[in-house]
Amino acid sequence: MGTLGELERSVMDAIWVHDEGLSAAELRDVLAERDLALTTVHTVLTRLEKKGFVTRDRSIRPHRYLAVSTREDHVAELMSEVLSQAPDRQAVLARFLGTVTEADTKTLRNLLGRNHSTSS
Amino acid sequence: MGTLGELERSVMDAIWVHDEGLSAAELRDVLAERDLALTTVHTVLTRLEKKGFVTRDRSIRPHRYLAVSTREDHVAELMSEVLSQAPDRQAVLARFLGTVTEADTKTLRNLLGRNHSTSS
DNA sequence: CGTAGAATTCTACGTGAAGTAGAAATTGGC
DNA sequence: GCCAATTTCTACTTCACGTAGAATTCTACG
Repeated sequence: MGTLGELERSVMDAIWVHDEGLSAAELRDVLAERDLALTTVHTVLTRLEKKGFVTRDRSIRPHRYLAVSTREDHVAELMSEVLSQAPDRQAVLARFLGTVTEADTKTLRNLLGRNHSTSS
Repeated sequence: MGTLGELERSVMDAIWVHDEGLSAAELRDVLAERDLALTTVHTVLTRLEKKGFVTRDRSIRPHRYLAVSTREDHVAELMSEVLSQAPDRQAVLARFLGTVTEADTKTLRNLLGRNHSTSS
């Protein structure tokens, strides 16, 4: 479903670091290296909106574009999706821990240590 | 880099459950629902080989195609790749644990509990 | 109000990946 | 050497995405 192209990802990255949201023109400036036409930015934003990655505030004139979810939530969701691609989740998780850094396992240990209850 | 299309994924799934490897013709039979031409299967296999997902044994006549890595390794690697897409890994891992099942967290706790040492 | 300039939407083209497969070439056993 | 099986080459189609011009819609200002 929600797969991002190269430019789309760049745009999302820019939006993700600007919690207040930005206009298409501001986006174009942030992505100045690409030297994009403003309409190009608009097209990409429209597609990202359709894909559910951004919303726009249409009440103000230069529409402001905002991320629907944080990058962290997005990436975490992607990880879950990927995990579900294999039937043997345990095996995948074992391999996953093997590919990850020490810092990551430490983080996980901390997070897992601190809550044994069923959330939500 | 290594992205798979719908048919490509189906082929990989078939190959992954047949550790001994299979021939193009066998693949076509396994994917009978799709009613593919044999050449189509060949094309896909060639592309998967180029992408590094399968190897073929060219020493025997109907070449046999084998997965380069297990599905679990593949998926685990994908998860790591995805995780790296966000700068704040800790935040992602926290969210990730939130989206995952109880069984998964239990699995992780087990895996993490049993080895605190730095593995190669 | 009418209108110019800004902003948004519409339409479209180029490219590359992936699904699909026929035609051509190769190969191995008889 | 020849034929049938197998593999490789080539190609068409579709679709997503990058890209952007043209057309339309706003809105502030005179």
